[in-house]
Amino acid sequence: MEQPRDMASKLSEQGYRLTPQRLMILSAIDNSDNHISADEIYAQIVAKYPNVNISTVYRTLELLKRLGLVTETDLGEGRVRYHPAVKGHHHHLLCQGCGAIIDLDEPLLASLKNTLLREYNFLPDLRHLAILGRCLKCS
Amino acid sequence: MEQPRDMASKLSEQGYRLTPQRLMILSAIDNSDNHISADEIYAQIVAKYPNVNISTVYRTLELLKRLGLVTETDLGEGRVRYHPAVKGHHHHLLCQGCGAIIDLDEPLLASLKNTLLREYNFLPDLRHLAILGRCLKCS
DNA sequence: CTTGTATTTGCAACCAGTTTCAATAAAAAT
DNA sequence: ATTTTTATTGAAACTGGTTGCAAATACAAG
Repeated sequence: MEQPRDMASKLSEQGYRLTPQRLMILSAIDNSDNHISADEIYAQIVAKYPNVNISTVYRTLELLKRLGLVTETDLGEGRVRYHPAVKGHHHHLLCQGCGAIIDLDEPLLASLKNTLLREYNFLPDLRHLAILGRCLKCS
Repeated sequence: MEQPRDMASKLSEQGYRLTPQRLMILSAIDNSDNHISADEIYAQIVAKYPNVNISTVYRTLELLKRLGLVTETDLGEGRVRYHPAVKGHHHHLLCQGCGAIIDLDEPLLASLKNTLLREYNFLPDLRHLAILGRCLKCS
């Protein structure tokens, strides 16, 4: 379960530099149990190294996303949250009425995925999806 | 097919005021064939009435969304586009590799919708969804 | 046709995230 | 060890969108 090293080695395998900033960002992501936001990562780092810039955090997250090392979820709170890809994929149903978040099993979307692949030659990225709508009480 | 009047009357039925700003926004949305962005609506209006403010456009779009009169799609271009709800629902597959946009049939998501309703008591809002991923060439 | 009032607007400040560009630092070449 | 190349960073400006608040106005009641 040595995630930060794992992500770090994947970065360097692909020719990206292992800068102190990147390593700090990786361990912040990995040490957070739940989903972490860019702000939270930044706040954690800036406490020790005040000259690190928020745009570096965003750029690194962008890179990690592109390499498939983290996934992103928009839970409708006006900011996006990040999660290490290796810790598993999952989905959320987000009620627009009461704000409830219902976790969703991964395989539920498998059939949609297959259909899109078969009928549209399209490989959807359904890791960590948030579907908006309304729960029974609110609809 | 008298859309703006239709949306306008729904607004006033619900007790919302029919201000000139709102009427201009409604007709801008309705006159655009394709999906229109907040900027585009604003640019159209400000050309005739320079003192109208962009935040009014955003506030009105928010309201129309809440009342289900327009739907919103994020095609990954860094801004969101709007579409009158009565003009029909449709979905897009958006390739992250080449940027291709594949239109998707409405009923395809019906089975997902039913499953979520049956197994999770959740009524998803799947009008005008954009699914990110990769087309065959790019994957 | 005025008056009262709650809704709506414009403005300015703000927020999350992105971009440009010159300065810096890691790794490669000498 | 020094230089060169190239990736990365910090700073500042910018983008799309939101929010708080005082001023304005649509509409209902008199």
